[in-house]
Amino acid sequence: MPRKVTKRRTQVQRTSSMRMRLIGATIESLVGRGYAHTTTVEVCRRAGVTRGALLHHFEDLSALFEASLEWLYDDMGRSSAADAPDAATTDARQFIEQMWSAVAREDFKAVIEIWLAARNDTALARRLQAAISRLGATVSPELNPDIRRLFGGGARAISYFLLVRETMIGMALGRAVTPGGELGHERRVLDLLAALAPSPKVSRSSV
Amino acid sequence: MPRKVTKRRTQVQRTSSMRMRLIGATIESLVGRGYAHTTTVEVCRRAGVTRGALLHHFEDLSALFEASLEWLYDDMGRSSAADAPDAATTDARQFIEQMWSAVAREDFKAVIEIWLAARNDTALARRLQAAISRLGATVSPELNPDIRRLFGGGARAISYFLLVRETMIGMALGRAVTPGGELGHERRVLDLLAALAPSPKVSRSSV
DNA sequence: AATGTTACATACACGCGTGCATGTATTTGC
DNA sequence: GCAAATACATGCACGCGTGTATGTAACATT
Repeated sequence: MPRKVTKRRTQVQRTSSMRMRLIGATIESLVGRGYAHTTTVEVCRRAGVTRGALLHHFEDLSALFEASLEWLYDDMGRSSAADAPDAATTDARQFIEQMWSAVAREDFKAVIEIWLAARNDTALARRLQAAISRLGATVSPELNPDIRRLFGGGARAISYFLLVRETMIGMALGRAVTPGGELGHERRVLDLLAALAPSPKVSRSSV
Repeated sequence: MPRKVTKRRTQVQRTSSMRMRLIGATIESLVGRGYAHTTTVEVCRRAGVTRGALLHHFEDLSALFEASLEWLYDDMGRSSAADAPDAATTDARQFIEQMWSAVAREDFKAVIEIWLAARNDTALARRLQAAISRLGATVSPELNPDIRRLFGGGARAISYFLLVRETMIGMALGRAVTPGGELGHERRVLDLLAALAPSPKVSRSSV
């Protein structure tokens, strides 16, 4: 009889797959039960492993949250990129849709949970500071030149981008606190936002 | 020597002041430490009373959260009303500012914490359902006729209001997760929002 | 193939929060 | 003023989560 395929795995394979299982279970738990209920016991129950495994790969819960946040950040980037078959985004409107697709997924509730938790726990905040500010930098018109390229660098353009960003966050929070998902008004707001874009068809940089 | 002024208080005085102390301590704790750390012990420590007092006035923590949310809701209404010296709000722009003043205060983090907590705890959600939906109704263009009166009942007007609402929530979350308060970009977004209002000077209902 | 190292599992002790079951002052009604 | 009710305070038992210490199996190195 053939040997089990899952056997004879190398150490790095075991480590990376175990870490992914734990990160996945953490995100699931954050989405389903929130930060407070996302304990080592709960995560391990979902992952189907013992606490020993978790404590072996992550020195404590905060390390697991950090890894989960990093993974979420990377995966949001991946799903946004999947939206744009072209190499680079060229249109502000497209950028908005990508941003929305990154934020509308239910995983984003995990991000919000972690944000709040970091705000409420100084030690956790210190640990997550780098990851969080990295995330913040990508949606900052000052720090992300792509935003100025797509939206324009003028005062009005930047204000418009900020409006877009805050609206996204607002709708994301709405999804996070609403069990059903699919709020209905979101598409309307998104469309209005697109319609309000300053100089939508003018492709030359007039600033 | 004169008797202490705080003595000889009637039962209803004691009850109402004690309940307010506990509600205040709860909100403080929610703002400062978040939902997870807002325990009966923590609340009583802040209020300077024992757990016996809390359990006497509220059957459990969820009852305290319900009372706190109700109070926050009422107080947000009060602070909004304080913004408008006139009896009723007559201007959409003014309405926006009032909405912002209600949402920009740091207490609103307590509301967000409770929302998330209710989403994460079915039992708490059941208990808070009435209060939460009451809050939601006041910012729903379908359920609150005042909104249609101020913004207009047309599709575009309603979409605009929804945009305003989601933006408020987004900025409120930003304040909730940012220690310092005062984000700086908020006024820019608010001003842009006001500038984007459809038919700002037309006071007759054209719908 | 033997030995060191890594990947997990198990078990114990501790702190913390909760609910309940009392106890003791105040008020209130008569 | 006296009994009943109310407003609190105190103490105990329990569950749950954490950190650590220790064990065992799987892999790597030579």
